[in-house]
Amino acid sequence: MDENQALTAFAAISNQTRLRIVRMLVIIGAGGRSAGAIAEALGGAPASRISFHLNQLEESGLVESRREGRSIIYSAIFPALSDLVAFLMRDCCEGHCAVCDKAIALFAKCTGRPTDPVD
Amino acid sequence: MDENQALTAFAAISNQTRLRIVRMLVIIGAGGRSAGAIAEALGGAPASRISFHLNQLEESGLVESRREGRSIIYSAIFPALSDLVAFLMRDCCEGHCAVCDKAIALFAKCTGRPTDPVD
DNA sequence: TCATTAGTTCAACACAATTTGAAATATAGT
DNA sequence: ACTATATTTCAAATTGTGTTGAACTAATGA
Repeated sequence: MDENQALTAFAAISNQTRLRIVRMLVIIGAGGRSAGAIAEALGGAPASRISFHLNQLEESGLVESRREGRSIIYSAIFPALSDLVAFLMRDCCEGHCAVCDKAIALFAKCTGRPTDPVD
Repeated sequence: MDENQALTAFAAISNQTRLRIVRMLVIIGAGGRSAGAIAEALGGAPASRISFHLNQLEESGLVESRREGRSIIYSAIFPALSDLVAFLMRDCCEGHCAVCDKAIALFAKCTGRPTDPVD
């Protein structure tokens, strides 16, 4: 992931509606969710508004879509999110592993595998 | 870190100038760097422009400043960056550890301690 | 105190992002 | 072919962000 991709991705998730969509899609997983269901889950926002944000997310490379009958199903692109986390950790790891400590603790908790504390 | 803090932080690093400043300050470490030195490192941008971006970063909670003689020294707030990485990893870890794989691999490489692959 | 250096603040402008509702498109069922 | 459903596209209005240079404030040293 280069600087421009990271900038676009950060811009994508710096909007409340879009951040909520991404988090929703990550939790839902590969199956994804239709534009309409996303709009409903977001409190019944106008369709055109959700469509606008879904398009932004798709252009940012964090989300993808497929048509399924009348619906268009959106889902998170996990490798892209993974790259974004890695981008955020990269610099810090070139000298300051302390930036990663909470992330690593979280990972250890999630996998059940203990991880040594950071120096 | 709550949603609003995350949104503000992502907005802060979704601008090229600000992202470069943050990365610079992370690499430099606790000692920090003066506003003027930052402006120079960024190719001699106008002081008022850099001041604007430094102020945005400070308001976002990612950076702090202290006066030292005539200079004002800016430095990264490492716990804030750590929280931001953790925020990005939180959802994914509630179900989809695959999002964290690259980050973990990077961490293993940086610390020299191998980490088991993600399920 | 005066001049110099280091940064910030301000107002004005330009440009980009967001929201809305109405109109258009695509698919499915009758 | 017709109707209903699902979603996108468009234009217009609004709001937010970033840039600039000039004026301002703070600290240092002669």
